[in-house]
Amino acid sequence: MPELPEVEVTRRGIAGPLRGATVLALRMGKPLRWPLGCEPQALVGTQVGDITRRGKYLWLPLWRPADDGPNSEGLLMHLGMSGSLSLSAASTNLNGAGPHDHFDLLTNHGLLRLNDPRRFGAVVWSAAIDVAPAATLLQRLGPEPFDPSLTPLSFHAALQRRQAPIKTVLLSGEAIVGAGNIYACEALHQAGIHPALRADRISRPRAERLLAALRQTLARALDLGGSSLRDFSDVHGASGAYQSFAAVYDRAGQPCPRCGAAVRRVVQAQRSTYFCLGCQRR
DNA sequence: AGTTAAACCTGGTTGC
DNA sequence: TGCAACCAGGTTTAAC
Repeated sequence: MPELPEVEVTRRGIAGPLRGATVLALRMGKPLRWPLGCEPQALVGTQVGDITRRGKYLWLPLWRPADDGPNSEGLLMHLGMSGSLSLSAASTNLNGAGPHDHFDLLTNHGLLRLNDPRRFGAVVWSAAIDVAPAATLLQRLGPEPFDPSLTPLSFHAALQRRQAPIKTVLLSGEAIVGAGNIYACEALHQAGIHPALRADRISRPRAERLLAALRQTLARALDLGGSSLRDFSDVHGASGAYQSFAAVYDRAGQPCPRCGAAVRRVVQAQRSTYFCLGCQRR
């Protein structure tokens, strides 16, 4: 469900309220993608630090009162395809969990709850962010879209290393993280690039145009609070608004807002790709 | 080595 | 109306 903008919207919603909160209890529901990796009870009494994001992962540091090192243990979280986090006023117990609430973190600042019908999401304990299992998962990620060290030159160089279709390469997160199926389609449309074009056949100027389109698309989605196609909502239950601005995503058969041609749907690497033949060139 | 399928799940929508 | 088939915002793992 969530791509980078939705995850960042989520992070911004919980980071402030949970900073400095003390963990009072944990509850796990049905199994998620991986086991938690520790005894839930062992985290009671820890204190939540600054929640950060890397790609579509969230890192929730948990400090122990006696521990004042530069690094702490914590929970690496992923919302998968259908996950969302909500934060509600602190209750005294963990009652009221629904059938798809699979992780509850009760703190003295509120209850953080992961609802994830499909359970592709994950909550994994790690002794630190730079050791396994957190580091193992994070190390595969490409550069952050808004990292200044990601330049048109380095982006183009990364694309040159791949001969798969550009849409597939964007989803792989190797050249840049954060764009999922919606924003990859939208950015390619904005950049005027055909999704089936081999990544290594993209010229320098077009790579630069694509990087700019990705950044614009992601930034705009962030401003609008993300996309709410079916069930995404921020931590307060509010929906994002981006989806109503999508030019091609989920709009098969409808006219392209730029040229009027009918938007097409094809399948690439088992995922739907939406694009406009009129304005996206090979 | 690099690209593509299979797998993990549930639920909503579409079509016969 | 009932039921099967297909679709969905992701990414690891296994297989060509």
